[in-house]
Amino acid sequence: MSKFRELDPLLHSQLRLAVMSLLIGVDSAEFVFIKEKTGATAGNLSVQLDKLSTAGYISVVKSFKGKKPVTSCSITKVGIKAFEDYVNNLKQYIE
Amino acid sequence: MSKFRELDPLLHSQLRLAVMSLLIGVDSAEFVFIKEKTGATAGNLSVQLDKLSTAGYISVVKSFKGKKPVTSCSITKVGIKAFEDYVNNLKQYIE
DNA sequence: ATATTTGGTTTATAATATAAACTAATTTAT
DNA sequence: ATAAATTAGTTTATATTATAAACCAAATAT
Repeated sequence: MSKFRELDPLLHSQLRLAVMSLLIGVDSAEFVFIKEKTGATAGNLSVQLDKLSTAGYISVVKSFKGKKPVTSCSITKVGIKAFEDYVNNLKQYIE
Repeated sequence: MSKFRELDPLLHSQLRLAVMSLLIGVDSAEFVFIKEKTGATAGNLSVQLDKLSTAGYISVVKSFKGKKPVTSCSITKVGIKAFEDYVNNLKQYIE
């Protein structure tokens, strides 16, 4: 077994990984949906979405559904690449 | 996709995961070997080995090879189980 | 004899994760 | 109509974690 490859620290976090895992399977997902699926608190999720967004791994769009604000998230090309790389690197550790 | 399973925080750490990954494939490994394979600093490795040891995931035995001190580490049954559970849970995120 | 290397441990600091506290708007109840 | 509660989040303070720098003791090299 060769040297261990780096695991992108942005993805090597349970919550952020769960978010990316959710987003990679869908077109987009709303804040509330992600919150329920991951079991995260709103505050924590807000912070982690910001980090993913700042890194360019996801895009976050705020709009309204009727009168209610909705935050929609979707994974970007960069995010997909990062996720795939992370998974590949991770496999070195678990196979 | 159902609710995300917990990832054992003790294993969800790049360095500790690398250590466990190394140890699961061998009978035992020495501190210096692990240090080289993982690229960790001695201090960091020492701390992380302690944590794994305290959790009962590995056993650490200090002895001498000639006049030089040697720290030998091996994975325990509990450690193997924890590693396998971790990998299983992780797969939910990356497949 | 003293300087350096080896094999670590301890401790201080930097980074990270997380929840609590807060905001702003909306809906519901009185 | 107005107060109370809910919704949809953000900001900030704190707890936890990771990491490296500083340290120590013994052995080896100069």
